[in-house]
Amino acid sequence: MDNKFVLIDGNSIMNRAFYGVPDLTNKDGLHTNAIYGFLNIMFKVMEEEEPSHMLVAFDLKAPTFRHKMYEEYKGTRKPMPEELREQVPVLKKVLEAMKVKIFAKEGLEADDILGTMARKGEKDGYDVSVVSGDRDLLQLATDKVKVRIPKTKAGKTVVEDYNTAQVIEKYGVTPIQIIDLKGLMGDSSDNIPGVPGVGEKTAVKLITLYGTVENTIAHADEITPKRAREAVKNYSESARLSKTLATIKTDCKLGIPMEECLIGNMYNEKAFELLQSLDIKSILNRFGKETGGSKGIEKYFKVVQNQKEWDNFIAGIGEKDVLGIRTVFREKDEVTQDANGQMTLFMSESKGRFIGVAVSYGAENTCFVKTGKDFTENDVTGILSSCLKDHMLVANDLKAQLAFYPEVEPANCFDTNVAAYVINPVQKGFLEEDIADCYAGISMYPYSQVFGKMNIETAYGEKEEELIRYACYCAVINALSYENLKKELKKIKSLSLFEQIEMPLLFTLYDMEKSGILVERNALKEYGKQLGSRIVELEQEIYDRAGEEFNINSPKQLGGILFEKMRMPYGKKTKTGYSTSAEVLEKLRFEDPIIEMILEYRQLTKLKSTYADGLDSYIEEKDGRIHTTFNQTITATGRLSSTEPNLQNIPIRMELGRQIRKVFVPEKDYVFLDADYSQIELRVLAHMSGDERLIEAYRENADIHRTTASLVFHTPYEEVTELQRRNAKAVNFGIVYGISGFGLSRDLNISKKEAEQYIENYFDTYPDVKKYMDELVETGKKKGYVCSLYGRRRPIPELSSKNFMQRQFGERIAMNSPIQGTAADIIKIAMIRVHDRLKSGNYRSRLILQIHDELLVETHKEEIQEVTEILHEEMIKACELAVPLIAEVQQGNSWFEAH
DNA sequence: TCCTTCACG
DNA sequence: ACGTACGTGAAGGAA
Repeated sequence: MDNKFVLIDGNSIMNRAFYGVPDLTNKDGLHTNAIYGFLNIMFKVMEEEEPSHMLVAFDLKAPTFRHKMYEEYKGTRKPMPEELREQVPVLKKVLEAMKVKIFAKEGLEADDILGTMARKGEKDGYDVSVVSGDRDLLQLATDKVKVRIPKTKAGKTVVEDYNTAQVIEKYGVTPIQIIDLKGLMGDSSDNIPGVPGVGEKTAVKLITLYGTVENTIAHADEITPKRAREAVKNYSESARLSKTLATIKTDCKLGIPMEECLIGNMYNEKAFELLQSLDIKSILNRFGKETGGSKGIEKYFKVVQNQKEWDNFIAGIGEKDVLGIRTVFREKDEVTQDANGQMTLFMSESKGRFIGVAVSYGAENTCFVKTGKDFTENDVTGILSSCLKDHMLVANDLKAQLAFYPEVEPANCFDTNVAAYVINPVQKGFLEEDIADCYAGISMYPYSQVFGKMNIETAYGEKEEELIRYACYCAVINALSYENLKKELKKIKSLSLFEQIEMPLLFTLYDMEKSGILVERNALKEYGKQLGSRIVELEQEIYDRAGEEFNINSPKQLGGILFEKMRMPYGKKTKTGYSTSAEVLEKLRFEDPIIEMILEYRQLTKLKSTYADGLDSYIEEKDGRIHTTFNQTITATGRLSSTEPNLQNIPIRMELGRQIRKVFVPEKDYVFLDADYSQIELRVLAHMSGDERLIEAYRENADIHRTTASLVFHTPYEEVTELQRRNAKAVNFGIVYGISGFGLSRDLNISKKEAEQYIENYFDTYPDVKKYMDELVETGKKKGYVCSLYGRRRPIPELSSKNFMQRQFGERIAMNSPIQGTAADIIKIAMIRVHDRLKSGNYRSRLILQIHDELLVETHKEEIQEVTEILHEEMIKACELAVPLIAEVQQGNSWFEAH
């Protein structure tokens, strides 16, 4: 590629980086996350494009980063956050040092610079790439000009590329017509008025029909429907003006010869020093120099295979050092066949699964301890145990490795996976390779890049050396990130949440997973068989009714049958076709008996595939039990999640589904005790908002939905009807979710107006709840995050989005997260205490499941009384709120009976 | 791999 | 004018 020109929208990419990268600072307290994120994106693009020329455009004054909507809302000018502002000149300096051309000019927007240079480059025969987070730039796309929009998807950066074809595919109009589109529909974030009453749908239709704004106006008389016709006629001037406003200039006089954009020697001394002062080590690695944490560390990795080598290795450990580790073990129990054809299983937790462990106490002191005939698994884990008294064990996803280190306890270990999650629960993935850059200042290749989808065992077999190197990197990263993570936890006041709740919980969860839950396999099989035979019957009836055989599970085929062949009125459409969701089908109930059959078919196939067959495949041969995995670092709010299988969504609402709970049973001589919190989230709301009326209602142990109904509908408590109570219940739920009139109206099947009236009444009734919600949104906007009672943070970048919908989403999150998060904190505390009391009291009973507000304990018959007491007490005393916490304990010989 | 649907709190 | 309740995971089909 000789002539490749990359143009970067400096402000936009920096803004994106600022909100996408966790807070970083150098040792002088200067924030560096936007710089770091910008450079990462720039390098990524450079690697992909290998450009010969590059230019970064900035807005010159840029006092705001398009917080225009926000300004209107606040009625004031909101400057860009100081943490971001201070990074702009620094980034410019860095780019200058790297000899990257940067350009800004009084009176010009970055857009116009990019537009002009893109056209110039194109004319001069370059392949041009324009990198921006702003979709306005899409109008520049041609076959030669590619617009690249980096998106943060689940914590990783993905770049969407647009040439002419991709724009047409996504927006239905050519890139040039994007301007016409905006002329009609406007753009609130850029203060472009457009034509009132014309939204995206209408605009696309009109532009597809007439090509341009001008031609649309010329043919205004032909436009249908009438509403749109009148709008275009009345606002034709606004449309013309809006088009002008939306047009990016491509003919500015900039006086930049292409030679000035040539990429020079980026990796020079000056840039190196500058970056060093910013403490961005992983970027420094690109300079190919020793920086204490660069590629050079590989030469320190060694393999240790006997006691003497280990003694040598560990001799240099300092008093304050921590021990970063990464255990390598086989994922699954291995089944082998001996000479007689007898199948044997490696039964235990650990025996036979352990391969080795990488250990590090600093980049220069890292080894892989390998088991062999001179060094057994017990030897290896023994040497680590002996270090535990003096040194913290730092691992990533310790729960998965805990089986090998029985002497580890919350006080002498640190999980970097959990720590990084507590710091920013919105990100996805906290493995060593995900936190290496941010917290250890090291770059490493992700597992998938070296081993693809290989499992550990295959990787060890086929690429032993690479796997050992990978493990060593992980160990180093764990060792090095410990201080940084801890510092950050302290800084954001989440250290006690981490130390007092999350770390101890890890051990509780480990034991719960290890216990598992017993399943009556035969009963499950029988349940599946019965579903199966009914499904076959239904299938036939549906085919008969439809007049042909088709795949009922395919929404596409089903939609074809119902809405085309059978001509039923379709309600909603999805992106890909007709919606066939239960919600839509419900409304068609009376159109044809086939609907009823399909709904039943759906229900049964779901039960059979996900639950009957699905669960069966997770029953372990060795104990007849299912061992789920509780994920501690998945949800944005602090809740747990359960996978492989998910035991937190076992059916209960429908009777047929509920039956499946009969197959979950306690073992012989045990019963189930199941305890659940009563309305924990509403109680948390009462406490956090401090609303007197709500608190009073709970203190009096009133029926809260009835109370709400009475107040909202101005009806005496005793006279509240069933319907009123039901509606009030929906409002109560809605409040917790961050209410919207539309959502409530849909849930209750009432008009939006009525729903809004309910909400207004609710807030009149509980004024402090309203105040609390407003405060949450406000502090969320100001700080960029909200917190639970125990200091669990949730960043909400959506709150500063210029997209209205996104921002509203952010507001709902701001209202919901502290409540859901606090409830999660509370039950986690209860779990730890219940678990610890059962363990220290040497009970045979054990905690086995958590379902958000419910705990299930497999309880020995002789311990029922005591365990009931423990469960109840620890749950209601887990947290002292302004209102009582209530938990109900039930007993049964299956999960069906106990809940 | 993404989307739709549906199970739970 | 827009398209919305909050938080998850699994299965099956479409691409």
